[in-house]
Amino acid sequence: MTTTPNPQELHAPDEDTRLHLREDLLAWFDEHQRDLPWRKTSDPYAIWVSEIMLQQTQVITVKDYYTRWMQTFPDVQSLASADRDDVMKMWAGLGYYRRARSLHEGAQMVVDDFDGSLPSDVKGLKKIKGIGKYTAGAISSIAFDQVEPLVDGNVERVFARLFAIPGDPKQTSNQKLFWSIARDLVDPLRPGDFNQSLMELGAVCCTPKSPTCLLCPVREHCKAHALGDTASYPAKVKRAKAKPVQSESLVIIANTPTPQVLLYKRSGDGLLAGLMEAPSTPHSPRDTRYNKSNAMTRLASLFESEGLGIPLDSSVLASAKHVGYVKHLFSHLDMRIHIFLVELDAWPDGFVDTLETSPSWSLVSTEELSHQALSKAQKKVFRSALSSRESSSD
DNA sequence: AAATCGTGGTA
DNA sequence: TTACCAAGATT
Repeated sequence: MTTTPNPQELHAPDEDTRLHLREDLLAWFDEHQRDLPWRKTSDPYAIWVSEIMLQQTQVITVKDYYTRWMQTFPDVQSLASADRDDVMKMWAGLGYYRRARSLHEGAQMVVDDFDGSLPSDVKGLKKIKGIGKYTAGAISSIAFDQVEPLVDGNVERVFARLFAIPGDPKQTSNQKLFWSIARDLVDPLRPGDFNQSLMELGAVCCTPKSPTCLLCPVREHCKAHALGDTASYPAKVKRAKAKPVQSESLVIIANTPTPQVLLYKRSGDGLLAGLMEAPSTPHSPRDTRYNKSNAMTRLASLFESEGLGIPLDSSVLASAKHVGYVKHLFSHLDMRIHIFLVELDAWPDGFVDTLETSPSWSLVSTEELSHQALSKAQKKVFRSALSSRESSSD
């Protein structure tokens, strides 16, 4: 009776290799690490904020958002007591907005249930909204010097190459393997720096395409490099194509002394929840030929009975002009947003009063539009609508 | 446990 | 233009 070799044992680096990898990676990190704002602090809250922002997002994109966030919400208390609208405003444009809602809720949990400071252990950290396995390991090791492993997309790629690990990196067996290797490898004296060195290597050297192996501090340990086949690791996995969908956005501008537009705040916890928009229809499968009269029906239903909860005279909607569309690609949706524009001389009687009773609606001047919590898609919509108005009004 | 959830850069 | 994918979590 033979025992099947445990895949974790197959790839487990021996003690000698582990020591070399640690030493080489840390020396390289000490020499070459990038100068990043969140590396100038040991404040667990600041590390937390940076880790959430960095989820599925590149360093270059995060930098400015992080700096502005820390100026606005310098500590857990200020974030916990902030209005959600202000939180979303600071996050607007970063994407994956549930991260912002979770971070806000997480800050309230820390204040209410954790005495105002983050726990240092992985088990405690994972209880906090928005902190999963990776982020718990990151905060615990980087902010609290706990000897905890971590695996992100970079680490998966680095390990897949170092140990020539075949197959889909996301499949359960490989995930177990990555975490097992990470646990074996993490440096007991400098866990946070070691973990960051793995991710840094993946970000600047062991990149997805054309890695710079000549500059790699651990290439002598790398099986993929020895095989001359870094391109085969990690295995490429096809992802689903974004579905072609369409929706309509209604931009209503009233030329009250200063031009104002009508904004709606999206509710729920789905796509773009908590962000502002020009009132828009839910997305639907994209028509091969765009049917404007169906679109008008969908737009009209936004303002009916339970709809969005404000009255809008049907003659107002009837004056809407279709001024084109914008394209916007989400992870899973290939969206085409048709833009309808209504220009009014003034808001209808009683309209402003009605809006003030509803937290979902607001009027803002076209100049204030840029500091609203708008998604990139909606910024395109407004820019397009406003430009089509300016070019046709003189 | 597969689907959902944004955006920007690169080839 | 299209395809890929980056410091993932949640349900």
